[in-house]
Amino acid sequence: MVTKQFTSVWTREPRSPRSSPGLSREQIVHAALELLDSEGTEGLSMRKLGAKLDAGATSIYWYVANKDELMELAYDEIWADMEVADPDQISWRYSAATFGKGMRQAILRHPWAARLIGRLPAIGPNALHATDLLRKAFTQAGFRGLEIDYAASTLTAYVFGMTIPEAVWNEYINERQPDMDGMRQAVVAAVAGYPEMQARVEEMHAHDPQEIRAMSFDFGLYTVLDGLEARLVT
Amino acid sequence: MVTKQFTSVWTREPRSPRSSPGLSREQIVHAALELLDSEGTEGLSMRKLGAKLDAGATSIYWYVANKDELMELAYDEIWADMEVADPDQISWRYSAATFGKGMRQAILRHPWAARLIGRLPAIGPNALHATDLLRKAFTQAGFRGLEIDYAASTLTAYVFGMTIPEAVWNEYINERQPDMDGMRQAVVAAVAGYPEMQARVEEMHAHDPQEIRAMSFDFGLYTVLDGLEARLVT
DNA sequence: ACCTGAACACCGTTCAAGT
DNA sequence: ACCTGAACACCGTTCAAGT
Repeated sequence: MVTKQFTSVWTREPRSPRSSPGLSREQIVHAALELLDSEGTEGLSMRKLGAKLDAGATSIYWYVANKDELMELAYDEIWADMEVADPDQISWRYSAATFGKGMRQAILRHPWAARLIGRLPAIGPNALHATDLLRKAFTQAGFRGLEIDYAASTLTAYVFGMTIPEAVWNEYINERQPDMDGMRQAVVAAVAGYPEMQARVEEMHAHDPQEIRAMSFDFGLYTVLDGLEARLVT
Repeated sequence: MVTKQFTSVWTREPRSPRSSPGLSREQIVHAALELLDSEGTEGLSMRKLGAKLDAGATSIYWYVANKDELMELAYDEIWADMEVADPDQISWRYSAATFGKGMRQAILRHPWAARLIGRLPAIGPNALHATDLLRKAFTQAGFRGLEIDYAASTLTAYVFGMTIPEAVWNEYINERQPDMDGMRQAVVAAVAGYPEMQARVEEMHAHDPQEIRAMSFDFGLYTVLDGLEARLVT
């Protein structure tokens, strides 16, 4: 049973405050984000990133221990790109709702991030700042102690679970441009044994998929908020 | 704009009903599952799978178009490994709760599956059978039309969002055996700027992590169910 | 019809060597 | 202190060739 010394990008000091020459961590992360946003998960490799920076692929390893660390750094940036409402100004319900919607939009804007959600604790500075606000909202609502965490987990779990598939789906559509009619037919065919489901699938195909997803998200969001409210009165 | 013919493992006929010689799809999927369960996501490569089957790595491509398809087949098996309660016998609330807990356990039993959740529509036979039962429960509850889907999505999104990180975490612990104390210290240090959070993290470290997660899951599960119930009366 | 091995075009990462 | 290219140990997949 070999236990390995645990290290994290967030605990180790980055490589000197930058004097002048060559690369920097920010520069690298920034370039990585551009590749990810424009070309998706598969668009980022150490070699491509090196090329984009006019540097050898292995130069990056001076600033970052490995690709996973680089991804952690990139991932945290997502949460800087999320509008949050200060719970001091407004009702906890409104600020929690804004939080959920903002989280969804941030993920949809950076679909590659969907594949990273759920790895090691999201303890980057931007992620911490965001979750701190959510916790404030639930404290204001009346939750205490560990229930603050439970409530926050419930909301974020819902948003993640709802948005991850949506983001992955969008990325798939963009990358592969699949034949949509064929896909719909495939789904209808697969569901053939379940007439109830088949009717529902056809009903969904009659609407704009974007709209359906937005409605579905809001339905669940208010469901979760109602449920949380119920926990408060008892 | 090149739209590619869409195909899926589930729509294409598998390679003949098997006469006698060599490999078969079931055999391959079964071996893949064994590798995944015992060695995790990284334990499965086409070469390793070939070796396990005493065959060339590329023989597999006769039965399956590519690795993604193989993963889809393996992934669907997860939902065969999930206890479901027939909603005809019991209250919708109880059967939905059992469904959620069963889903969580199935994922925790096969943590590698966590990384596959949210890809192309889960339209494998086992997944369909399970979701059909959930839809029955919500129909019995009184939901109608698209709201049946919304309700089902809300519950499954919550379970996925809560369980994916838990499963990935478990896999990480098992594979890398990290130094737990060091990790805790790292988290406490990262959270230094947020005294409220720091207090909560320490409170969590004082309990059994498994227990905390189970309690957290149940809290959210009943929250979602309460929320759904609220949607019914209005 | 089924299986094979060689080959292709990639990966992430290590490391000795350079400035 | 920073950067490099060569090299290692892997990938998934294609394909002409075998039986």
